[in-house]
Amino acid sequence: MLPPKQNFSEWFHEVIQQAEIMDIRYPVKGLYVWRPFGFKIRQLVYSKLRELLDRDHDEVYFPTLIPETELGKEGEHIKGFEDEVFWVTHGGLEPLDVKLALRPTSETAMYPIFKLWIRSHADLPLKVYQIVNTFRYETKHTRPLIRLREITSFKEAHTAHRNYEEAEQQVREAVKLYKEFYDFLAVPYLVFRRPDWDKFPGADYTIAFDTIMPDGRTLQIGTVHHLADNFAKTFDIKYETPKGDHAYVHQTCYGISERCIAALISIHGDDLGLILPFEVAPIQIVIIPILYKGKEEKVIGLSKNLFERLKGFGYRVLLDDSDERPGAKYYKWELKGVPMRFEVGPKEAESGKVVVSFRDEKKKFEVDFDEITKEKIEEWAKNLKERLKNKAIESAKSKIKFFDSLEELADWIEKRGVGLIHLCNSTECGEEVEEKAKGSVLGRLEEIPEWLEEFEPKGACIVCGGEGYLTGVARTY
RNA sequence: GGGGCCGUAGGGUAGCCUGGUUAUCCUCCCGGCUUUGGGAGCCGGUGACCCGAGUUCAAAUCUCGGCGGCCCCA
Repeated sequence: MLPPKQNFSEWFHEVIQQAEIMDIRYPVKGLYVWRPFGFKIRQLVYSKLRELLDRDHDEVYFPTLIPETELGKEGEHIKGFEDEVFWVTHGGLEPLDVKLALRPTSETAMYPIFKLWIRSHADLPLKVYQIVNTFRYETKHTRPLIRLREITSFKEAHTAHRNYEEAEQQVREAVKLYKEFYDFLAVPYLVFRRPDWDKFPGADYTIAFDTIMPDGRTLQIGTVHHLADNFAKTFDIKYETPKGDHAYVHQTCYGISERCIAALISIHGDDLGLILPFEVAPIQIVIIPILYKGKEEKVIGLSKNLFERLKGFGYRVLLDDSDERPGAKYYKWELKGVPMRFEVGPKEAESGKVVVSFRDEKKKFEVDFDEITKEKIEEWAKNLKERLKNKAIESAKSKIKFFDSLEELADWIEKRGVGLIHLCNSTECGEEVEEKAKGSVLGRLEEIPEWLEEFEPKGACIVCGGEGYLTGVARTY
């Protein structure tokens, strides 16, 4: 039994363990173990991410350890990370001359090598990505998949371009890519331009994807940074132009971590456990035979036929002929989010029908064995995802509201979710909002999603009355 | 950054204050019987005092340190 999803924090903590996604008992704070079932979800989700990036990026691998001398080169960058870097200080018993950092992110590992790779304009654009672990010495409350000391699944892409505009074009491409990814997972998001005080250390600006968790707090599930030529100047990454002179490259980087899986679980799950979209479910279909004494043979026979048929279509299917009673099996596979369940009992064995049930709906219905075709299943899977998407959007909508009073805003973000306000660009006004509303300024809303009602993109700043832009405020993870 | 609480089988717990028998109960797990259309029942079984030091005739229990976890405030 899970706690109700209304107690979201408890629910999340329990569902991750009971659905066998992670083992949280590893004896180091902020590090957790991926269990086989959870790791399969991870593989399926990340193979989609790979598929999207492989369209025009190359996958690479850079080392985990970064010398202190490189990590410290970019002033803003190191200031942003220095209090949360893990250091390797010894080789065996010998202290190292130059300490080695466990990468908190890989800019300073990659860019000295980019300098060697990039010689001419013909080498540009350079677009690479890697999926690696990164380390941050988090001092706040750690949480599986959400706040980690070892991020195990950081997909980071890094690109280099000829000028600011071409890099900016890449930022737009990356945003498009991430939209496609989260649409695939049926996870709704808002896209913000982070305020200057909250951008990536060393970036020109940062675009971030936030989703709204069931308790109303937002979770940052993706970021896209325009680095301009800041790092290029630090690491001396120049190229020869067609005219023969030399210019610094302009760069971008963008990342997604296993927080995407935290979002997937949290947005779709219910009181009974996970609900997974068909494409990323480790088990897509479970067959439950209902065995009565003396009638087992026919039931097992039909179940096996069905199993082979579905296997033949290429699906991940499980025939659960274990010794438990049917009810116990229903609960077990519902907990694990299996999107489709087929039941075969003595009645079906006689009639040649199969009972079908979808994870997100309570009802059951019968279909003829012969009606279960690949096309039918694809259609069911598509409809299931559509329902998940609509439900998630309805929930997101109910958690977003516009305010022109700071008191009402504070009340809303404490109890419900994201408040939208008009806010100017000044740091003072932003700080006042954060203090009075007891939340974080997420930044200017880049665009209003098509599922959300229209809001005025511009208006008087809620604090100073100056020119303000539509801005999100929320409590964050 | 400041403060508080906690650590007993795989999970959840009683016992600790007031040191002393074979460490309680539920669940999970294993074996058997029986049962199977929404978490069945009966019988039997395996499995634990976080680590280290100290006090003591004797430590799950008291003291100190370490490691780990939870909560509140900034």
